[in-house]
Amino acid sequence: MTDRSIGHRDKRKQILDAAIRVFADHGYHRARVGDIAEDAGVAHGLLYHYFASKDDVLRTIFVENWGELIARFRAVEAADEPAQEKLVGIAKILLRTWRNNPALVTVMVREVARSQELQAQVDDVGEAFAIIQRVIEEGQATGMFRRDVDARLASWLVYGGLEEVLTGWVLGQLPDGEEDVARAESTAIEVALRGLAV
Amino acid sequence: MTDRSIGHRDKRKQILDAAIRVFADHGYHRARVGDIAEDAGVAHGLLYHYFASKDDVLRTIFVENWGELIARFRAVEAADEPAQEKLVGIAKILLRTWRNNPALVTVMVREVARSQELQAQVDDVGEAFAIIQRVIEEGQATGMFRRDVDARLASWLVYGGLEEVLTGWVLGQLPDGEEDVARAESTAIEVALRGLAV
Amino acid sequence: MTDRSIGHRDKRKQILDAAIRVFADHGYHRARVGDIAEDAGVAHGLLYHYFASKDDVLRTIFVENWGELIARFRAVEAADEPAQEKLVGIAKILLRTWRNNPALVTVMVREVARSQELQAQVDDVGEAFAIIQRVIEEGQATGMFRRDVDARLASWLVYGGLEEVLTGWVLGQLPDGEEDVARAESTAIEVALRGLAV
Amino acid sequence: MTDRSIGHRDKRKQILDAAIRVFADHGYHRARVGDIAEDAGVAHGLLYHYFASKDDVLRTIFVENWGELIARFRAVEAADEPAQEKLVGIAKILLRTWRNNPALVTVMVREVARSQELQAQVDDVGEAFAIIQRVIEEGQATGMFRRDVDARLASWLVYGGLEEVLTGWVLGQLPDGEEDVARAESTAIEVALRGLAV
DNA sequence: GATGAATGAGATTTCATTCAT
DNA sequence: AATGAATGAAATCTCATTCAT
Repeated sequence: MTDRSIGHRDKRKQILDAAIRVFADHGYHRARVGDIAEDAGVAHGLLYHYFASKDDVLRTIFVENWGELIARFRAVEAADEPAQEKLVGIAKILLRTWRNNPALVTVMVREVARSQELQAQVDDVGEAFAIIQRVIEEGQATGMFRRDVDARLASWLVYGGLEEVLTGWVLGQLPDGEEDVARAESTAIEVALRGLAV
Repeated sequence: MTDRSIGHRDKRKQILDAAIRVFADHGYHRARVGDIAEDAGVAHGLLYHYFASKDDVLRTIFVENWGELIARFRAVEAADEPAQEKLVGIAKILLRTWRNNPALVTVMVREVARSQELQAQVDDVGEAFAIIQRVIEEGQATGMFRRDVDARLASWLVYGGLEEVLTGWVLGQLPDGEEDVARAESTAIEVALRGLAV
Repeated sequence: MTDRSIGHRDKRKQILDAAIRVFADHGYHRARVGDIAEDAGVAHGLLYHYFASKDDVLRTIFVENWGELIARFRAVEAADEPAQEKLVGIAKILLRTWRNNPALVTVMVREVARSQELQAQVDDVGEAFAIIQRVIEEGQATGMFRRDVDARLASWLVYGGLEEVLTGWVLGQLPDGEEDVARAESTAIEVALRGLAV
Repeated sequence: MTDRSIGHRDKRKQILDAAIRVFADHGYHRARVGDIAEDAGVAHGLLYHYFASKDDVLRTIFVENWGELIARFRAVEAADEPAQEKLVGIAKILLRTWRNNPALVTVMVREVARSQELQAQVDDVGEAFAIIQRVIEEGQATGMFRRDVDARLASWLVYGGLEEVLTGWVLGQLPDGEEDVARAESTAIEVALRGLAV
């Protein structure tokens, strides 16, 4: 029984993981349901047992993983730290996810973050920006960040800078060794903080 | 008369412009060749007179417009101005393209940035980053920008911040009125310059 | 029940048989994939489940049936009979195929004989001539056939004469009733044997 | 004026010759009107100035050249010679045309001789067989050929043997050097004559 | 749960033919 | 006569989804 119920989860997880890899490699539209099934080592019909459609697979990837990211963002936001530190924390979360699961980041960055439909469907997308924005506003309120900068816009600038670094790694255009990632992290954080600093 | 003044080459241009509109509206994959032809007011077969495939249309849009962007970047780089001013110039070129041709920016941001193959095919892509990088290095050499920042990485951060603002406009998530764009411009520039400043 | 007894492999066979009929009726190029599917009573997409392309269907028809023909030729060649009898056997196999499956012969004669590529792809084609050639050489060795005739060339003459009779039937230019076929058989054999006889 | 009218003929001839080459290389259906025009060095639109359609080009090739062949067959038939010699003459005409224009023979053999539609359209096709048949009947009447052979069927056998040799040359499967052709000629003739001889 | 044969809407692409110049 | 841009019918092929087993 337990065996069987674990089996369920297993196959579902296998499909999801395979989808992340395949979407990352070929892009959502070029990826075929058959490719995902093959990568997962299951018959393609099984995909429809766990998911309503190919689209639903992407949506699931997004919801399950973005939700986790947001949860960690929220934890940082709620922490009792100065705004600067919070921004550092958020940048670290974003960049380090890459090391854990590059394919996942690729999919999130390439397919989800730029898709109008998905963004419209899921409220969580804007939440990431909202958290960054609130942290910046907090910094402005406590006098650590300049007030003549629109916090909303700044959140997009900051997020964009970080995402582009991820993209550079995704595309293999920026070095992504252990040290490189660490250096990128501190550089990005410093530039951002100084840019916003009073 | 009108027909004659339109001339031959122009059908090609019509198709390309239509493709930009249609790709921007529906996305590359959902856009049908027939939609492009209809929007351009020609038979769909004509598209294959000028282009090898639907994919070739996207590639052409990319190459021709990115080439133009790079040319303008180069002009800024070559100008006799301090590095700071050059960075401002580049940011202005990038952001103002939105008001000039939102559909084009939408396609470039949404479709092209997503396609590894496309980027790999064209050397010009890297050139944009290279120019920004050189400008930053120039600023570091003249003592205007901090030297403890990796110029290559910084170029990605700067470009990413700017592109994300464009993305915000594309997705309708950031206000893009005349004033908003002007404000975004100065905010982005200030944040970037302060971030890099000594 | 009936469905079950038909089984899986049979759809492939149905498609192949339908293709033979449709190719025979309209010719390969005028035949549409949809026609084949309709004749086979399946959706056209299923054709691509079993075959890579329309062309692959023709190739398969060719390979599978030519292979069978060759097998029967080989059996005759291996038999313990005088060369004359073997040549008679081969002629009978070739000509009687018409009554067994006129559509197949039509396709083989009309489409396959026309396609250089197809013939080049399959070694078996040359094998038919090679067998006839060996039988003639055997006859020459045993003194039954004249030796001043090039066996290779003679094999082409013999095969050509027989194929042309088939073509006459295919084109409806030669009578192909039961008796006609029998008469053609003996005439062809006699002419060929006398032509080669010492 | 003469220049111009020669020009007319020239272009028409160029197109026809190009068509023969292209049809021979790729087969009628795979050959594109554009290929013919390119090979002829003219714009493809011009083809429609001289011919009603692609099909008409093939028909013209057939009519103009088959007519010539038939004329020569008739001359041989009308000559004051024994039937044997006439058959020899016909075989020579058929086989030697190859040396003069292999591409033409390829088209005639591959596209025309096996096409029901063309054969139906042009009465001349059957005429070749009819002449051979009459010559054989003549030989039977004069006692040179065996009478227990159906003359009609025999004409197909003879024609088929010769055509297959041509096919062998077309496909590059039989040697077609000067000497080879001469030898093939005598072999074919001998085999055929002996086959029919009393 | 699992499989993969079967479906069929839908999209791209080809290319013979037309026709304004 | 000559050109080649323009047309659009028609055909192949793809692939997400269904469903009997």
